[in-house]
Amino acid sequence: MKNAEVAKVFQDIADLLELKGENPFKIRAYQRAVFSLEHLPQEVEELVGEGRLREVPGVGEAIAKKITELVTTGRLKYYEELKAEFPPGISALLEVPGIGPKTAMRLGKELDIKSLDELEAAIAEGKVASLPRLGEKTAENIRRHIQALRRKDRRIPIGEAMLAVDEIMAGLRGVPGLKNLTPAGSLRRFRETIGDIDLMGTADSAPGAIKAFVGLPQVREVLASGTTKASVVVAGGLQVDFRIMEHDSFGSLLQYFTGSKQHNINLRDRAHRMGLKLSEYGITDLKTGELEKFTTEAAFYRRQGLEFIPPEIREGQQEIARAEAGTVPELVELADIKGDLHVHTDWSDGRDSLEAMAQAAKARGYHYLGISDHSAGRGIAHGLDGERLRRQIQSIRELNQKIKDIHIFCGTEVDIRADGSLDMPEELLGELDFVIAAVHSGMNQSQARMTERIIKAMESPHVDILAHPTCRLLPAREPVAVDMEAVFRAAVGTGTALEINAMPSRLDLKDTHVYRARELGVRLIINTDAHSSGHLGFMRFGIGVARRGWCRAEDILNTVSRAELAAYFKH
DNA sequence: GCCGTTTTCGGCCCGACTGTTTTCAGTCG
Repeated sequence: MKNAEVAKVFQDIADLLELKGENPFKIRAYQRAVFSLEHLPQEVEELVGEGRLREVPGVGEAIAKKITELVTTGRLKYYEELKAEFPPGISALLEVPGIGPKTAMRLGKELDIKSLDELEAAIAEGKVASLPRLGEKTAENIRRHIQALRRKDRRIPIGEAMLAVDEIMAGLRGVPGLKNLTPAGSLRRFRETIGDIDLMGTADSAPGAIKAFVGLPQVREVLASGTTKASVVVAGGLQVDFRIMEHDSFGSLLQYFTGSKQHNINLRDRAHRMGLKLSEYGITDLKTGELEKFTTEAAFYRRQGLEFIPPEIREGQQEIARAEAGTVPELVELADIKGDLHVHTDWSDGRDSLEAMAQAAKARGYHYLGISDHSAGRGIAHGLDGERLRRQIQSIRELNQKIKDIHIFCGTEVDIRADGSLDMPEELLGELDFVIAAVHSGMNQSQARMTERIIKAMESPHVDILAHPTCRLLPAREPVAVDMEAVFRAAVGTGTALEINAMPSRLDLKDTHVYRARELGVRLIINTDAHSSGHLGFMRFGIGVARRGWCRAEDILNTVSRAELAAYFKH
């Protein structure tokens, strides 16, 4: 049973306990366990087998027993019995923003509502508005949220969110007295998808800044607007929360709204034991009641005896313990990257010429660039056969003579066929500086076949890099079925570098894979898969993924010098 | 239900906004 399936069951239990009006701390205990399961860098089945469940944070005696029962028998008696207590479908109501456990239970009990369709009908008949303590406005809000829920997925890829936030920030640039405008939340932590955008700032006059924000031309609907914060929906249905504070509290404000929720809970719990209370306003001494303010996050952490913790690893795992010990790793940065090794040109399906790509890479300060156009099997991408590839190699040699301060490596992105063989003859592969292998077809194979196929390709002496290992596309295509643990172990054996594909619609490997691969000693490389010179800028998304996987510069292959890279390709 | 620099029992993060109230419950992040 997969971690995600196990997590889903315990999330359901937490929801049902909430509907039941159980002790909120018990509910939180289940939610903590769900969070841990979702972020486990290993299969929960393995932990059960090794009897190591109790090492997982938030898993104690009772939950460990339930996980074991679920994983070994495929069922959980406690869960079945709990479900039987409620009308079916009622937990679906909790998905609607604005409906919490209390409201959901009342809708179920008093109006016999079991689905979103029934709820919509009840609103239309005026039944919801007539319930005590609800009313017209509440009913209308619920109706709107149901419609929004139907319209689109709740989360959007980080690439899109980044564009939207850039636009909004540009619109607020002229507001007088507004400073420190920064996106926080999951965007700042570089999660691969974003639910809503959190924007922070400080201002001489908070109400003035709020007024400017809700008046932006992008704003389609104002959900809430108070004296220090506002929530709006912009074009595309994306929700943006805006929070303003006085200048001298920016450190605590940014820290609080960057999250994650679990990181903040852990941090506040720890502070509480030190006799301190944390909030977006600063740190209050519980004895004296005195509030201390912080203009920077670093100072805010320092006051608690902690090293600065980069946003990307604030996920409630080991980061606070590491900050306490002063051993937070120095994470890889964009400036560490010396080149991009997965790049297409107009020789195959890219938009720009060889020289244009080389110039763009040089302008980014790269020391080297790897050209990797498709192999002939990618007919649709105008892949290169032997003759055209040899001509391209010649062109790259000539370009290297001409262009200064950057070196171009000749490579290819060769297809891995369904049987694991490569779509290019051995001797041709041998003429190249490096070889990237990738799956582009036959993606519905069984996990066993796909795993065997990929590992066979990695075992080829010519293959240096495995590109986008799971082939997923955000938000459309699910990853292929493949045993990643086996791929990681094979990669360590063959010395193949696994790609962190930085294209926002891929981000493949993803953060949790990167975390595990790094632990096992896999060599990783961040590439953009650029199909035009502008795409080279996707590198920052790949850096985000690598940082979320706790990677330092030395874990990433394309931070090394040109000479070291050439040596790596030869070995 | 979990967990330990106050603890094996008794705590468990903190504040803002809305709607329907008339002092607050519910929800959200």
